[in-house]
Amino acid sequence: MRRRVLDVAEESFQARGYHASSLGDLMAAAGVTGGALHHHFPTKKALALAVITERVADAIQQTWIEPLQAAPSARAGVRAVFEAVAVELEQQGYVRGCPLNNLAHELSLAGDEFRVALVDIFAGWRQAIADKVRDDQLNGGEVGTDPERFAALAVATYSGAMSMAKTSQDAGVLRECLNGLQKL
Amino acid sequence: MRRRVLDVAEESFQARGYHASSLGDLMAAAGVTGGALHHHFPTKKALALAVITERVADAIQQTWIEPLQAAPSARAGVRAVFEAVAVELEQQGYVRGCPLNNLAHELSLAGDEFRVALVDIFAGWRQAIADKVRDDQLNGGEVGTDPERFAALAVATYSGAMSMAKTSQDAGVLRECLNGLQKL
DNA sequence: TTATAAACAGACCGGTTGTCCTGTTTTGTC
DNA sequence: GACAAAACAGGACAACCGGTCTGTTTATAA
Repeated sequence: MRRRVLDVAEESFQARGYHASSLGDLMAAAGVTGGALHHHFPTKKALALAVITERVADAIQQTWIEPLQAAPSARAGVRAVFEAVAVELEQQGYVRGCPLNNLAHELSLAGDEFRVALVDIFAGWRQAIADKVRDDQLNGGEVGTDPERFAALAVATYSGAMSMAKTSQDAGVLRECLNGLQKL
Repeated sequence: MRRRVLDVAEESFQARGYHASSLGDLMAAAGVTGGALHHHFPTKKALALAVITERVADAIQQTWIEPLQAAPSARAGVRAVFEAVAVELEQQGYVRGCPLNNLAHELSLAGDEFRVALVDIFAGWRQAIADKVRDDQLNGGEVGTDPERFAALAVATYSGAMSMAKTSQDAGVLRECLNGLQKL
């Protein structure tokens, strides 16, 4: 039951945003009564916080961090993620954007609890990339690359490219940015 | 009167977002009655569309396109804008994000009229950068640089960096990304 | 079985939202 | 000065929002 609510909320926040998603819509979509929803999530804010810490963080983990760690190098991992996302977006035919960025824009200034939860995910994301660069350096690669700087640039480029892809409803800009990034 | 409403709406959309800004708040802040607002902007959507086409487009023009065109080169222009924005954010002590990206995230999927208006601004932005690169190439510089690719990368990096800066309320990531970008 | 709490149902409420409507005032034009 | 159009005032309204409340059912453990 709690999982059903979280599923629907994650989907709706992604597609419509937090403020545009009413609890009534979520209840109807999840087939849940008001009492049940209120029992698990006393307020709408609590629900959003749960979506962020339980679902958005997991989405970054699965689409970015795990593929990156499994890649032969940081650079190859970044390329693989960009391409995998681009392929996925092209297959489904529409672009809803990065879950983290969507909520970050809407909720970063809507309460410090939101902001802290979001900034933690960004920090973990960047650290995973930086750690991978350091791994490469231990193996003799990536000399002269600042791990933190590379991580920040990769995350920023991905986030910005997803923004444009969402607005233009075209994943092509992801590939364009990836090609520019790989020239570093 | 119309200008007052637009001023307040631009400010509120930037600080709180579209859905979180009620017309009642805007009316109170602008000192405007419901009738006057309805006369100039029949619906809230019309108001947002006016903010996008009249104010957000102008903000990009003034903070990005004009400084870029006045710069000695595309690369120098991009650096100048990043640094100017970073300095401005540090002086004011808080980060509200890029006006275009804020509205793009919230409204890209909320109607094609919004999306088209936003994508036009992105396109003009990228074209101005690409044109500047082509200028450099006519002067013998930037050999081997794809103008469109460089423009997409610059916009994506800026947008993503501003997202992170907004979430962390720290403009430092802007400088970090700029340094990475300039190594290209 | 029984006691105890968690999980869920469903109606209810005050407040707010965006929009609309009927007048009144101002502005521009001949 | 007459008149039409635009600009503005301000109330009214129906729909909806998030949150609360009181019961009922289900699980857990002694």
